[in-house]
Amino acid sequence: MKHIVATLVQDALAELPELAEAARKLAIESTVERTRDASHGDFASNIAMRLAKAARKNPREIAASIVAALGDSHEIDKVEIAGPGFINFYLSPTAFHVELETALRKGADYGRQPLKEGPKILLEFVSANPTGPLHVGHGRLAAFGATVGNLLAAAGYPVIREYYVNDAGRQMDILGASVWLRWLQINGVDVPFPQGGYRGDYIRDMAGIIDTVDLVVPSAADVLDGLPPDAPDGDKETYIDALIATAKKLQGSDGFDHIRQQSLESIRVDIEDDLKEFGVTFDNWYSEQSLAKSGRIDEALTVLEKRGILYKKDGATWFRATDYGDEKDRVVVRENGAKTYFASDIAYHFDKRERGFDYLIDILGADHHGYMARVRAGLDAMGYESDDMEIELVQFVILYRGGKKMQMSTRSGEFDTLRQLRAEVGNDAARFYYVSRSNDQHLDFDLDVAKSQSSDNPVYYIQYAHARIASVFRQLAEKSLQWNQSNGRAQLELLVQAQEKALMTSLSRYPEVLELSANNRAPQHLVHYLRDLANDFHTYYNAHAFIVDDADLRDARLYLIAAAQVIVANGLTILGVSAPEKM
RNA sequence: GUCCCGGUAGCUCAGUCGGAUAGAGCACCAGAUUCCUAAUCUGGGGGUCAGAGGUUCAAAUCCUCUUCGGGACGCCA
Repeated sequence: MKHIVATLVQDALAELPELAEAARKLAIESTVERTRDASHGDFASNIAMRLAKAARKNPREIAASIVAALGDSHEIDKVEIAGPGFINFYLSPTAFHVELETALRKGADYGRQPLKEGPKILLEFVSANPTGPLHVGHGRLAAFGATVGNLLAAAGYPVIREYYVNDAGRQMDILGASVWLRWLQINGVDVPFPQGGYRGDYIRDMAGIIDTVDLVVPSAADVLDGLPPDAPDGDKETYIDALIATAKKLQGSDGFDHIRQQSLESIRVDIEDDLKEFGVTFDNWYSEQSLAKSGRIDEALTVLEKRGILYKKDGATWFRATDYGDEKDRVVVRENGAKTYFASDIAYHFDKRERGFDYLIDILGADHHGYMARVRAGLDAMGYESDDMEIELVQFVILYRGGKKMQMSTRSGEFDTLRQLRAEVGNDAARFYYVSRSNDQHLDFDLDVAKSQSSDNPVYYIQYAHARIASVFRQLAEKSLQWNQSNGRAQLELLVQAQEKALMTSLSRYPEVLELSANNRAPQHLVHYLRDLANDFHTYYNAHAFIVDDADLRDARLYLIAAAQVIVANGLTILGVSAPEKM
């Protein structure tokens, strides 16, 4: 709807050469905005003030000449100059009626842009290590990433959602060793569990069900033979590395791999199921192991080597990250020959571009902010513009119950996993609250509010607007009445009540909100918009009956709320929240 | 120490390329409610936008400094 006004201003400017010159660098669309106050009309442009300096004229004078040059439009009722030089536009009812009609005609597609050719976007999110179930912090990454994905898709971008599985490296060996030890314990081998191991119950559960038929259970003495002391007497890292070596020796490298691979795959599948239940799905699950196997890591290192970006020091191979703005150089190959996570990471991002994606978005936990500089450095060094990569950091989540902050450490075990959270508040509320704040803000997640089924709870308030409209149509049927949609369209002029105007105005904002949310990766705009919209609808509902005797008025009112229902449903769908017919 | 994020009403938060009188929900106060769902409604009070300086016709918004809070700074992943 904004473009109606922008186009008008643009055309007027074309008639005014002396202003057009000054306005050349100005995006007209950016001067037009919704008014905060209905007494200022529907849209206002601040273009006169923006041009004042370049045109060397006072703003009100400029505004006057623009207004004089405005063409006639049946979509504009009135134009006024106000304040220091704002041009206020009052749109005609017709303009709003057309918008309602479009919403009903397009239905689920309303607000969506047609698919663009590009840029092709790779959206990577969650990517939690497969060492255990997702916790509540990952839930926010999942909800935020999925919603940003939906927003980008709605904005017409070809977008692929990807989960990078860190299934290589030492963490996986520790996982394998943890499961192995639990398996030993189940088989009656009396060995202590390492301090540095994964202690969750899921490890024991896996140990009980994984396939180990070919493996011979060693004796406790063999396992403990030659192990250094564990913490607190010794170092837990040294201890667990020795334990991994022992496991490989006793079970054979293949035997240990067998346990490790089953364990991580079992966890990965569990994560995938968890996310699927949460309505979060991926196009690709990209394995770090496959990155090594395909030779991408070596390939990337070779490219860097050739470009002279690597050097040796203290037996390790270093990447000159400082040349690319990082604070210090980083190791890519350790003294012991093992490639670091950073090496995989360079290769992974290189691979994303090699697969043909033009624009990369990584959604990471805030604790990863230290990686931003070096991942960019890696891309730059590989010959790709790091400008084509965007990193969105998501801040932490703090759960509250009964007004008190909850402890969420794994050790306390009080409340930890995404599954527990979903079970307690439901998927809809979880998806909603996770994206209700900007990603760069800490999120206080109040379990009591999220669970409450009242209008205090924005999720229910919005969903209820949708259900309430469905209910009105059910009652219409019960009264053996029918909605004549085309008559409703023809009678929209009858909608003159303040609440009707307000609702129409809110509805017409939807495409603009969607665009804003997508461009800024900011689902919270959509969240707040939907709450406002639901409020406008409920206010209307409380002020006026829809199922009235006057058939023309009734059809028109039903037309309006049917459009509202479409938009509430579309918005909720983008957030991954259900739009129920009944509550 | 360096870097990242933040500080807006009693509480939780909007306010996104600077724009007109800084908004919402909760809480609080006063009313209403035989009515399509009480899974309420109407109205009201409440602000040094952390502080100071700067840029601008215009600053919660941009810049600098100060202060407070959270986080990150490994040959871990």
